[in-house]
Amino acid sequence: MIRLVIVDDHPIVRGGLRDMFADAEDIVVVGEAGDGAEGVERATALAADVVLMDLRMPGMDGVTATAALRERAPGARVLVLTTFDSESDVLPAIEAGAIGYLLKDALPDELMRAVRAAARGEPVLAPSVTRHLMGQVRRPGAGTLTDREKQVLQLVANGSSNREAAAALFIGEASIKTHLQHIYDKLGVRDRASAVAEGYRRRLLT
Amino acid sequence: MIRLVIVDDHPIVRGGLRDMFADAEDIVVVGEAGDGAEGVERATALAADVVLMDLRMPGMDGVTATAALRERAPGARVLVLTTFDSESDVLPAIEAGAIGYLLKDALPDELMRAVRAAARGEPVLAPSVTRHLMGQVRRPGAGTLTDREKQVLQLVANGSSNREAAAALFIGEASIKTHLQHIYDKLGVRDRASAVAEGYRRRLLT
DNA sequence: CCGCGCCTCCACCGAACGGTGGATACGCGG
DNA sequence: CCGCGTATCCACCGTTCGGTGGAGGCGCGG
Repeated sequence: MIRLVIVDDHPIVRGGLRDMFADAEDIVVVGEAGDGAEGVERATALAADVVLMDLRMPGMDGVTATAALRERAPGARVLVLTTFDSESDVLPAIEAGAIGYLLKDALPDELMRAVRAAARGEPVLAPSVTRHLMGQVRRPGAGTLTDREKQVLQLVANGSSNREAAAALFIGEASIKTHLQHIYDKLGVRDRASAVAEGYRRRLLT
Repeated sequence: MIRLVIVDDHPIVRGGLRDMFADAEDIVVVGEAGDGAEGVERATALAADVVLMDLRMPGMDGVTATAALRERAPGARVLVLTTFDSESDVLPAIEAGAIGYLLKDALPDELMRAVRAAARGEPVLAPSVTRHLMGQVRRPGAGTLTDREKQVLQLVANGSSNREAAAALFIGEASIKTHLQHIYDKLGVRDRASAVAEGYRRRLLT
């Protein structure tokens, strides 16, 4: 019997998942949680075999919770189930130790098979996620901005000139320009406007 | 008895909603659909009182479906239930004739009361949606880019300089600059980078 | 019919940006 | 220990951008 814990901030989604697994003979939903911290507690206390984890949640997010679970309950397999499949969601989740990554438009049947596979320790990826991963190995290092670079890009997106961004970060204007040059290189663009666009497409900006 | 039709492309969400309304004495889920076109058919054929409508769906989207339903089945009240509350989602939905707009993190109890209110013909809005509406009346006309302006903004987001954008649209560089000035005015920004950022936040860009 | 919104175009100017080629300093890991 | 990545800073230069104040044409609706 596979002991499953559901972590998602939407009551509707939790209900739908619970309902779905009610029919399964070999799976029992032993707990639910509405945010990451609660999810880590429940999954640990209830000795979960598989944890269905949403990524975007208030409080502790799914990636942080996944990493925490790898520490606290190494036996629990984390299966990410979320709406988005952008690189900036997929890569951190896998780095954090998720054994699988599915999208919420998955069919009930697929989801069921994925949970069983995860329980056996087999990795499960949605096709589009696989594509993202392949794209990643082709361009190693690219697409990952440093924290500082993300700060600069966010300021630029919010309308700061180089001088204003420099003032905001207590550094020189020249440093802002250098950071921007690195950002352009990594994102494959030539100006701040399309850097901001790429930032949104890769979900680096809010 | 309120006859309810659920339109959402995610099987999981449909299941959760169906499950939720199973307990209600005065509400019966008479049908479901996975996209807008199917939703219009079902709601019309089944004489729905209330239609729970997602906005982002493959094929016909929720806004189009809502407008179609106002034509085909004026008796059916459309209650939008979606994840996003940005102006660019809210305003078209209400213009199209939705009687309510709720977010998917609504509690089951709220959702239940909203369906009953919608059935009575009372409008129902999530609080954050109300805020968007108020912000709209304060700045009438603002926030709506013309088609041409959206084209220009998209080109800028894709890395075009003014000259390149002009070439792409077969107009003069001066016209691009004029369009951009209008865009800055409407979006309340001062440069192309933050115009692109605003474009993504308001979901004008892809 | 006349206004209004939209699209197009023009000139001028200062400020900001992008490109290049450096430099120093720090910490981490092979 | 020394390389590598990160973060900081500098100078120079040409190009682009943003701001301002125009102008004309076109279509739609009051």
